[in-house]
Amino acid sequence: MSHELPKAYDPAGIEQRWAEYWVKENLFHADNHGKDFYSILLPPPNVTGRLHMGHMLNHTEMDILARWQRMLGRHTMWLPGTDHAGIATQMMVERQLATEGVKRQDLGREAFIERTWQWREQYGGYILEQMKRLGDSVDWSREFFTMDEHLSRAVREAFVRFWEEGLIYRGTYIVNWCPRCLTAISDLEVVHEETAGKLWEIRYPVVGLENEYIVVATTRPETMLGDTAVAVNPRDERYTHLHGKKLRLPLVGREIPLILDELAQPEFGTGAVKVTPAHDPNDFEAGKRHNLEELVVMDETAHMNDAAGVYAGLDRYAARERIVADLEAQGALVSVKDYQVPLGKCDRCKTVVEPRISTQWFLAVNKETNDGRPSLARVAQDVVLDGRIKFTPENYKAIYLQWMENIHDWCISRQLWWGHRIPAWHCAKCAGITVERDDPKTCSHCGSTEITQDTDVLDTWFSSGLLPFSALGWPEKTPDLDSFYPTSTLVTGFDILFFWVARMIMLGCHLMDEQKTDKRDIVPFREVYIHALVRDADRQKMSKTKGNVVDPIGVIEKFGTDAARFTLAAMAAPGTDIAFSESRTESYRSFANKIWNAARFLFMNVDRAAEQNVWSLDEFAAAGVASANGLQGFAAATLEDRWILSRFNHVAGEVSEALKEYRFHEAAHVVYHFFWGEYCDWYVELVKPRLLSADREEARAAFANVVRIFEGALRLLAPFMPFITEEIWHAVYDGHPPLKSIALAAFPVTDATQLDEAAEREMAILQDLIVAVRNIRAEVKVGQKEHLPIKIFAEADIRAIVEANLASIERQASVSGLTFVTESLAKAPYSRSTARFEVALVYEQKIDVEAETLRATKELEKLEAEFARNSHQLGNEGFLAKAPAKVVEGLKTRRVELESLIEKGKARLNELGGVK
RNA sequence: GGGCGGUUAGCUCAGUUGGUUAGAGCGCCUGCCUUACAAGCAGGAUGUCGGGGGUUCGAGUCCCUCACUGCCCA
Repeated sequence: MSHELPKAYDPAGIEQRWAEYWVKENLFHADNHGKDFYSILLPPPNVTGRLHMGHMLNHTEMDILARWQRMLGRHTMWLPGTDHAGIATQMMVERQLATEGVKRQDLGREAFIERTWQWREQYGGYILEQMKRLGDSVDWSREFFTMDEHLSRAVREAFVRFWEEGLIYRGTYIVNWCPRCLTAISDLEVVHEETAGKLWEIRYPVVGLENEYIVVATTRPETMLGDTAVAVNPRDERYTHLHGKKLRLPLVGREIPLILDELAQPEFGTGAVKVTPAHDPNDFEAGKRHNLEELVVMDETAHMNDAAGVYAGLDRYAARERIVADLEAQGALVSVKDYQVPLGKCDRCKTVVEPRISTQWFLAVNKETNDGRPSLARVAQDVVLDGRIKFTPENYKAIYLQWMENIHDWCISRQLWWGHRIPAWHCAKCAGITVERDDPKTCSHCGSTEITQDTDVLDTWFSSGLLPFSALGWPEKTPDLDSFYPTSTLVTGFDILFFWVARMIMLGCHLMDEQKTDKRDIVPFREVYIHALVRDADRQKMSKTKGNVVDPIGVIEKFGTDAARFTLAAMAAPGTDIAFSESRTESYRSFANKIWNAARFLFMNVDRAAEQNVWSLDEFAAAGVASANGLQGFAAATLEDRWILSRFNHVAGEVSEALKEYRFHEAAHVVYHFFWGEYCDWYVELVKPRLLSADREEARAAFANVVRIFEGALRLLAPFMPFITEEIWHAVYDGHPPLKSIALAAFPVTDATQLDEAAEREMAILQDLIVAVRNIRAEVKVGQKEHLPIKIFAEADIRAIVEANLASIERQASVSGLTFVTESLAKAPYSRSTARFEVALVYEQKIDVEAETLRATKELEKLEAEFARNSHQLGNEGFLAKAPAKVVEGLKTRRVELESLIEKGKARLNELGGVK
């Protein structure tokens, strides 16, 4: 970076360059030797993915943590990769094929998979390129894809182990079936929505009793073809006389039993429900209890099958219409009511899910292993209960535990082609199942060679649940696994808490158990930070249908990556959704511009100083790498020096404290305020005259300080705004920095010896005084160029501070001369009174009595209100007896101040009245 | 139906274990192109902390209740 800087910061000009530099230099490659590791697993985006605001937030937070930890000197490894995303990717390729008029079945499995790999090669890296734009400090040398060979081996190993332990089983159950994707999906992949529907009441005649019937209510009349019973509650006395009877199914004529089951709730409707075991999960359970036939009346595409008789071939909704019409025609329909129907839809394609009986693979989560190890869910609860895994915000702990408490077996098979194929072979001879680590040639039960591999693939989350260790080399015992497992922190959204977080915990604790002798280390991560949802500026959830989706790349192009990142960080209070607004981003672009211009100012002065042989950056660079400890080499000569050094050390501590607890917004705010509100607004303004000083030594000292603190501030800012700080940092070292990147420099930590409470106190008085004078001047509308004298009334200690900083006061407050007076200025025109000083402007114009009276009255009212509260508390025996001494003392001190301020205020008002 | 959260300035939100004068950004008002920055500088105004009740010497913060609102699970 040349010292000839454009007036306004232009992120586009520098971000691309540094993003490439970081990758090219392999800057974030982590060494797996040594100790003190910090690792984060990136929640792998889908290969089909495009960066959205949620990613940007998620990545910004991880990058801040990673950069901060790296700068703190830990071996930091942020592991990137992508997920093969079974259904989503298969859908993309099928869509592509459709444009060519081809179905995947036409291609056949092999060719389709080949085609999907091609698709992935071509488009699958898109989101990774977008990540580079965000400046993500990931270790690209370790990038993974969930279908990589070594990760596929891990999936197979995990499957085989669970099989051997008796935790994986195959069975026929009712599952959530997507008739469009033609696959089973897990409970979690079903989204429930209340939809306007109907409730039909249908009359089922009782066999053998004329004019006796039972009315059942249903939202899905088409399933009645598969009814194999009607249930009433055993306690329901309305039906006691019918116990043991049979009913005749309308339209079909089949006789079905009346069963007694808790499934039927007497309070709901007629208290009688139809039971369709093959098409409803609750009915399925009831069917098992009563040994009912499971009559399937639909095929896999949700069309009625041959068992549906005359309705065969109809789509489920067409069948519904016909059946309702037929029922009505036969007089079996009692009523139709509008009704809110809870509908389950496929998370991927939004097709209404059809519960379907099919044979699937399951992972038992509540079962002990064959050799007696506790269940997956048990351990997954224990590690959270005993604190081996910590959640932030804490309330997710309860949510997680409650879910884990009620968890069901996990359906892990999917009827897809793209994914990890289940390593199980079926024998045509003996029907036995062979599950092995290497592809078997013969049946392990009967030795037959007539075996074929199961056609299902595994749920994508099964493989991503293994990532914290599989991506580090498991099942091998690798150095990476040794050093980086458990990972330190998982940063993710609550939407995949159960999908992914919970499953990583179950799988990780179980499979890593044997590798870790210290059982605290079996967990996949020690901490989980659940971040918020990014909404639009009106707090609406972003969605394509609403058209309110903000494109992060668009934001980056408009405001720069640093500004976009800083916005998200500054708004990322744990547990609170982010209402993303451009106006906020704009203000953080201004912040970047502020940093940029502070640099311009410094370089402008430094270049001048170098020309005049006063001071040059070489002298700064010669000191080498800055240490983490405070600001070594900073020589505090003046009040502002002592103050800014102290502030810097305070702020350094505050930033790390905030980040430790994932309080990104607080950390961001602290550095923002330090840089702009303290360093730029006060320190730089106060130090300016010294930079121009004719006293060479004074100038040299000032330069050394102002550059040193600037460099320190850049290091504080670097995790939040990596691009602009990198650019300027290199320039501070005149293009020859002691390290390849600011990202490798030390993050500042507090040096307690550099804290200076007295300086902070004194500086506050100086600031109060300057602001008071500016305030008076603003009210009388004197321009900044017009310098005026002031008078001050104060105690000796305050006078000493004023005297020591006379030049600063004159410059900052446009003061042309200062005299101390021995009498109160409380009544003086153009005056301000504080607890520590009274100051008055020497100004000859006539005062605006009305405006001044208004202002003084308001001020007095405020003081009196506070005084009333103060007196009330101090007059309270209970308060004096029980409140901490510090609080009581504080109030007493304040009381004295208030008394004096109120007296001054009254005097002032009297005086004003007199003038009038 | 079960569970969890929210309600603080015009807007979007902070406010850690209860403690002295409740903060920020944007917006608003006034004055300034003061050679780092008008994406800026200086100054200013703005709150019955959703309603009600309780605990406490003391409540934005803890408890109860009501209202409105959001989310998750079934």
